[in-house]
Amino acid sequence: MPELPEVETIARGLAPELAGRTVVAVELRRPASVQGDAALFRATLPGSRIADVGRRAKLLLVRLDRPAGGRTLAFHLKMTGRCYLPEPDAAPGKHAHLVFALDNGRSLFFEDARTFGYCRLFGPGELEGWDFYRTLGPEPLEIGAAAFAALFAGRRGRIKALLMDQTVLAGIGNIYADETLFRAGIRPDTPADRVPAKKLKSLHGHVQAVLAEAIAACGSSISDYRDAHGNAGAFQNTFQAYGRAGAPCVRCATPLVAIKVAGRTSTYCPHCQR
DNA sequence: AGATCTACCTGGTTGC
DNA sequence: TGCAACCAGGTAGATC
Repeated sequence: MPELPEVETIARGLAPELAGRTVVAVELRRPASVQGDAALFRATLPGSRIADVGRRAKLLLVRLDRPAGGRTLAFHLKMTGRCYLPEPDAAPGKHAHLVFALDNGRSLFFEDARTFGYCRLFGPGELEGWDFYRTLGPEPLEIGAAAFAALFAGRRGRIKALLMDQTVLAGIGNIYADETLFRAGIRPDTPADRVPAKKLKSLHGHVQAVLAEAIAACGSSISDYRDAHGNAGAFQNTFQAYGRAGAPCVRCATPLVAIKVAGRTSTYCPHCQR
């Protein structure tokens, strides 16, 4: 499930390979994976030169500087999306919905088994006006402790729901919500305004630490996630909470418990997280 | 407005 | 063995 660290890993892997390259052809093997005007997509992309590759929240952003400056190709990978450079001459598989041919003979594949993900082309200035993009919360790696705590002030929603709310804080999903709440010792169903200031400060530190560690480990691969070259990440090997229901807490050996918060399975230690 | 719930989608797993 | 039921989860949209 590509969350912030996975998308960041993909962007960092793609950037040196794609920057300066020109798209020579685009194949829409599943047109529904393109949001917006598919005809414009087909007409505009061939001949477009890629300026750089970046990330905002869980969006992978491929910025184009030609034909017209400021166009951006945005990918949302949702659950099972992959965006990578296959080995030369690799045939696109069943779930390769979009294929971008490049001027060096290589290709960029967009694959997505469960088809939740999408790719969308924005004209100059349009990305910033897109409702989803415009309402994104701050980047967790760029926010200070005081501003982080202020995000939750006076909010009665459960802390985990807010942590995963992209308009509150951008980039965190189920995996990193469970991991950071475990490290901070906060039960996922605690109303946000009842989390003590000290624990919010701790949560801020753990959010930044966990995300940085996960990026250093090239992300977490549960089943589908792959990086820019099709390789798995390694952070799943260090999970302390996510997916460990029934297993002993790494701190106190109490069996971890799974509950539903905001419709998501949430695993926590009933002894360490209060 | 804020909080909460459900639909969307399909491959993999579980259970009868 | 075969197949139905269930689960994964980010977001849009509806409801309270």
